[in-house]
Amino acid sequence: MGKHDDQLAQATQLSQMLIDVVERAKSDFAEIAASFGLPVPLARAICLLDTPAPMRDIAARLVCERSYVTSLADELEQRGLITRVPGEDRRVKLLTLTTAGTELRDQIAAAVAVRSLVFRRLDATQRRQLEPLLEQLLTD
Amino acid sequence: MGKHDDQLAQATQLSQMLIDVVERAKSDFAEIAASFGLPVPLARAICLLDTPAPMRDIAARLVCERSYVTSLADELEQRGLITRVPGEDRRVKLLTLTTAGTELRDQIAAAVAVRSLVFRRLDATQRRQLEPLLEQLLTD
DNA sequence: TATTGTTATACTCTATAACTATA
DNA sequence: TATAGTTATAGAGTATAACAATA
Repeated sequence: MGKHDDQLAQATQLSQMLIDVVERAKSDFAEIAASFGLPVPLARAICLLDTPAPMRDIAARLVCERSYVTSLADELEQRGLITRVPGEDRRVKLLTLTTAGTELRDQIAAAVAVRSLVFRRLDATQRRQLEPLLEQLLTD
Repeated sequence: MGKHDDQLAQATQLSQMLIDVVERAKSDFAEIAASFGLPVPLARAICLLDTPAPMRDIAARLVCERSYVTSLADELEQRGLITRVPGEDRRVKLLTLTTAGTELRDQIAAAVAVRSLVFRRLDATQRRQLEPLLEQLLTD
């Protein structure tokens, strides 16, 4: 096996490790969401609503269709976690956290941060090493 | 904001970057699978079949139920990519790639490796830096 | 005419539970 | 009795297409 193939094999192994890390993170997130009585998609949505946002923007950030955001918003509204606030452009509706929603979102965000692998398994030095590598991986 | 909160915020940001990298990788994999006419779950399964394996083992490696492996195997068999070979223990069936299946798997694996972000965006030095960090994140 | 959100519908992925055939 | 695979069914998550209101 040549040098090129070695590097390919190493890259493949590292990619798999990256996937494993994120799978673990997602499973942690699912546990946290469940502990607050939320399906994962609702928990994901609520985490984006730090500030009120048009449904179209939520769709962009969740990388999903507008129609799906409608159904998420319906569920969140039924649970009393958000309200639909009309925008200045009257086609637009701003999803806005209620008091209960804000409280829940803060609790979820705090739990996610504290339990994150990056926080628990890496020290400050290691996190500083990781950052530029991830930036490199994400450059377009 | 205290030092602890800074570190929490930094960890959260790094976690998000990790997720973004993997989302990108998954989207690349989906594109590759589609270019070979395969739904993602079938492509994932075929990638595990380097060597014939009992369906139970495939379920373990895909982290799914045995019944789902049955349906994946049905699809792969219909497409002529695998056959079910009886094991010595006659309850067991070994999923075994056909010639066409082997060829397809090799092409997919090669495409995934070459297009991986880790391979394309990081040099050998950076990959050596990344590895121990990922190991640290994955230690139990 | 283009865009926002909604509705109705349908699809993909995956699990659960009951079953069979071996062991 | 326990295990491997199968069958039938159901659920979660998400998309597509046609539509109403507004720009």
